Amino acid sequence: MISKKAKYALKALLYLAKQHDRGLVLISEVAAAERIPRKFLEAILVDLKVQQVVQSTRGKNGGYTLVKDPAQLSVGNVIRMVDGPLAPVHCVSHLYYRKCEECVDEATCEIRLLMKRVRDATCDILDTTYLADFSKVTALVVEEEANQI
Amino acid sequence: MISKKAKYALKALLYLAKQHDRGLVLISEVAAAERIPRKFLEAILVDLKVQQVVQSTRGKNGGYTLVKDPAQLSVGNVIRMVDGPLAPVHCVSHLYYRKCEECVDEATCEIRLLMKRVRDATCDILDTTYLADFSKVTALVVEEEANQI
DNA sequence: TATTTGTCTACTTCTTCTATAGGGTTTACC
DNA sequence: GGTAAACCCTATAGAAGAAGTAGACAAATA
Repeated sequence: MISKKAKYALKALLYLAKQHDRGLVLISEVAAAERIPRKFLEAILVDLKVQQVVQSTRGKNGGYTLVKDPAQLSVGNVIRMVDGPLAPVHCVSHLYYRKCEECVDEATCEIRLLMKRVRDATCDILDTTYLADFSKVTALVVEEEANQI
Repeated sequence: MISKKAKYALKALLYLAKQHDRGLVLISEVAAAERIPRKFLEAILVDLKVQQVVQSTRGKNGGYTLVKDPAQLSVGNVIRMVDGPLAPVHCVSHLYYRKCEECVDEATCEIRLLMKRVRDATCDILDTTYLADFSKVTALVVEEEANQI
């Protein structure tokens, strides 16, 4: 199960991606549109800012904007930023690898081999799906690129 | 991430499956062999007994034994019994379906469609892998069946 | 300078995870 | 029938994480 925080992060980023051509977007607008508790969203966006996924401007007419290219930011990475590993057990995670304390022999642990397959299947999907792959986002990004010519 | 409880349950059941021809197995033996905290394992086995996966006999020479056929008990089901849904979000779970409170329109929610793919991929693996598919277990079960002729 | 906006710190509340403690009950066997 | 070996049951507890809330602060702009 992914956390609500990760789901909120995804929804917020998708919203920002859709509105990217509009420039800065208010936290409260995102919160209202995606029905995310406002203060909670604030905290999430601060995290994403630290991860250099979004940028913000303070003061009047301030707001948030996406800085990463939606065609390069995968859902898998967003979830990892918020929740940590996608793998079902630490011992098959690439980025968050940790040995199981109770495991007698990792090399022959068949649960591990099975979980590795689950991890790979999950990552195959989430690491190859980018924000831009969501239909409305794609449309807007294409349009935006056309405008930049 | 699956919980330690689910991992312990899996390891314990696999151990019982391996020892199935030996009859009753002590909690303390399983705990020692798989390095599971003994009291914690007791609680897990009680759960699995309620789920009618294992049987127990009290008193001297008592112990636990697997009652489900290892060839019919899938890893997916074991994890569900202990942890609940395999799906990354409730709204794509079959057995534990629940609507997301904040979701504006489930039918068009693209995060949901993506998560459904993750769920399906995960279940494809875990629901088609049975305890008997783990090598040492298979060997013993085959042997046991031969003895029953 | 007033208003709008994000920033920061701290706190809360609830739940789940991961156990541990300790006595109770049942059974086999001498 | 006594005793030791097992599982059974209830309660407790510390740590961590999830999901938010409150409120003062800082910056930008009009």
